[in-house]
Amino acid sequence: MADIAARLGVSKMTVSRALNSPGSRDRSTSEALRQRILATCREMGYVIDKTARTFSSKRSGFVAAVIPSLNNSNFSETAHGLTAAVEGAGLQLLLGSSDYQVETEERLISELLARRPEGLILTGGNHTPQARAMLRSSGIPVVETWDLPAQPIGHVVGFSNAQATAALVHHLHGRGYRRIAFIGGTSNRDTRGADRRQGYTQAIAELGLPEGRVISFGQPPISMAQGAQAVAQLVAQWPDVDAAVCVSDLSAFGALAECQRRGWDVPGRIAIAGFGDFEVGRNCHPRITTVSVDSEAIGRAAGELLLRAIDAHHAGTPLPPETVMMPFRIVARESS
Amino acid sequence: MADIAARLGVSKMTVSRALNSPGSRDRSTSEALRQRILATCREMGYVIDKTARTFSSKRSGFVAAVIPSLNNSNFSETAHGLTAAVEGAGLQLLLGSSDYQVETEERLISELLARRPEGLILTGGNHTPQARAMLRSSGIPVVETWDLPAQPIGHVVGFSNAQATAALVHHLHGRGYRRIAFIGGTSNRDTRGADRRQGYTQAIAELGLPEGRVISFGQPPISMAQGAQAVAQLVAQWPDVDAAVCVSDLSAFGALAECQRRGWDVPGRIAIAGFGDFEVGRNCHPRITTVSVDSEAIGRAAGELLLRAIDAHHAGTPLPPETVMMPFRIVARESS
DNA sequence: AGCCATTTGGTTACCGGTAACTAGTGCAAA
DNA sequence: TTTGCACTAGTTACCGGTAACCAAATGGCT
Repeated sequence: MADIAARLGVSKMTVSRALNSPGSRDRSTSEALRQRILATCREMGYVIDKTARTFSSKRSGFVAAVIPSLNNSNFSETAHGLTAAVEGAGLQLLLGSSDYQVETEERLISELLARRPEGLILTGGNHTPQARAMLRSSGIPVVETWDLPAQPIGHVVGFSNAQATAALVHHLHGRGYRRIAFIGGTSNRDTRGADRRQGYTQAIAELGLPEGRVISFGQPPISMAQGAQAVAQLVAQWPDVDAAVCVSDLSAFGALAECQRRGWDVPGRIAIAGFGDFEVGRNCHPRITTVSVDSEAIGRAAGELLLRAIDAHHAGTPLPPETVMMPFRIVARESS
Repeated sequence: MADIAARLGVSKMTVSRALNSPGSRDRSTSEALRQRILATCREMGYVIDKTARTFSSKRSGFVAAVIPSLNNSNFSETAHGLTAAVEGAGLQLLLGSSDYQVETEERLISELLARRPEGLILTGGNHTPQARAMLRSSGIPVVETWDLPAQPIGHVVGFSNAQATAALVHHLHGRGYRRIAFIGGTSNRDTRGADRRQGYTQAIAELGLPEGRVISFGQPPISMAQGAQAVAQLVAQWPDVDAAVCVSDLSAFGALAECQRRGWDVPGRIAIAGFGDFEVGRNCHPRITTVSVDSEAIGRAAGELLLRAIDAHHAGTPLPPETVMMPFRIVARESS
């Protein structure tokens, strides 16, 4: 920058102003000079060093996000929505994936905080005490997504996974299914999956249907292949089962394909439902009944809320914690 | 950091040394003092400011990567492999997605370079001249992946999409299929998709099979739904078609589901093959014949190559451009 | 004890920008 | 003519670390 300034016989400060206008709180240079400066920058191949800017201005231009997995269309769509929301404000998204493990999340949060992001987006409400402590002491705005945490850290953009699954079970009941099972993973590592199982259990109890029909198979998040294997367990334990609610569309699709391999009619022999409205469930045959959530909208809403919180934070008037409820809807399709 | 130093009655420099060892080029402090310093940091909730470290040490601790889409398991697996490879060296992955557009990629590259990454990973060999210029003048090591660019910028970790698709066509020919069509997108926006089409065309010509059977439908990358719609066009134009090679497993799966909806036997009425070995193709019924590439291994290999290049770069002995060929293999399954 | 090598901790300057303040200039109103 | 305001550009200090150099202490050896 000093080179550019010297070349034009102006000060570094003037170049800095030209590069930052419009949009800086400081004044700008005259338009004519600004154009000359920009031209010289292009000519000399100069790209501003955001590290130095961050360092000096105390604003990193970063927003950090932690999602459980990159390779999951729900979360990658959320990341996409987040990117769209924050890039309008000139912020960049720094993304990390936790592999569904709170310990990995903690490590990730600590690394992300070292970059001094202006705000942080998390998935779910399950975090280590140490992670909570770091977030608190960092003082930056936090948004939790995809869930309604019992003890939110700050803001929330989500919905109740339990409620949504319960609604799905009620829907199946309305369609006449009575011996409804649940297929999910073996542990509570995926807390949203655990919430869904709990929503299932509760709905079954409310409806007075036969209880205990829960297949736990594989480390969450369970894959298509695990959904397929779970079918074998399911019919071995409860041969009279007439519907299976799966923890996600992926496992639901695996289960569906396994039924087809066995020559069973879906939904004739058994109905199948999933969660998340993945592309595969919309396009397979038969199409899968599911709970639809607008993943990208969650990202956009979380991004917009975070931007407001960051603005308020910088203005010295912290935004009181907000909870944005995202709608979900039961999408009845051919598999049930 | 000054606070920590003052609290213990030592200098900032000593704290800096304690935090950086082991692994810094500078010496460390005595182990006892180091433990006291680390304890005090934890106690006071201090997290080092990597921005300042970057600024001072001229090493950002970042590696940047541009992938076409987050929501594609091939690329997200590559990103996962990349993360695994670079985090061992204490580097963080800064990820951007270009939505399959070179203009977006150019913008992204410029933003990423402003963070002064130590190296950069790109997908494919198709970039704007301006992007190439920025990369050249940045001077950092670059690795292109998922392709064998005609004019590589630096290092390459990839394979020939054309060759792989040609091999798939030969495989189908060997299985007795003779009227083989190709289903892909309408433009060359997805250059790997275009290469695959070209590989198909070439193989068809080599084998003396009926030419011109190419369905172009939808903006690349084409989805499951577009693969399904393409089937209608396909049979309308060439009712005698006996096999369809699709640009990816996603469109192949869409096509498969559409055939099932029409009550056609796959592969009896028509065989279907895809590309990429996606989870859906491994688990649907019938399973889809495809070209398998180890996406995560591409990421790991690219990450490791980049690390070597970065080391060499810092040592002042730039690594001569390397090309790592990744293997692909034809996976014959039930759909053909 | 005296010497040197080695280890340990401190000092100073600086990385590349920007905030905050200062200074000069031109023009309109008094 | 003078005053005052609006605008533009410059000056200085500093953000939070680390590199490079320096000084003191330690300890093993003759």
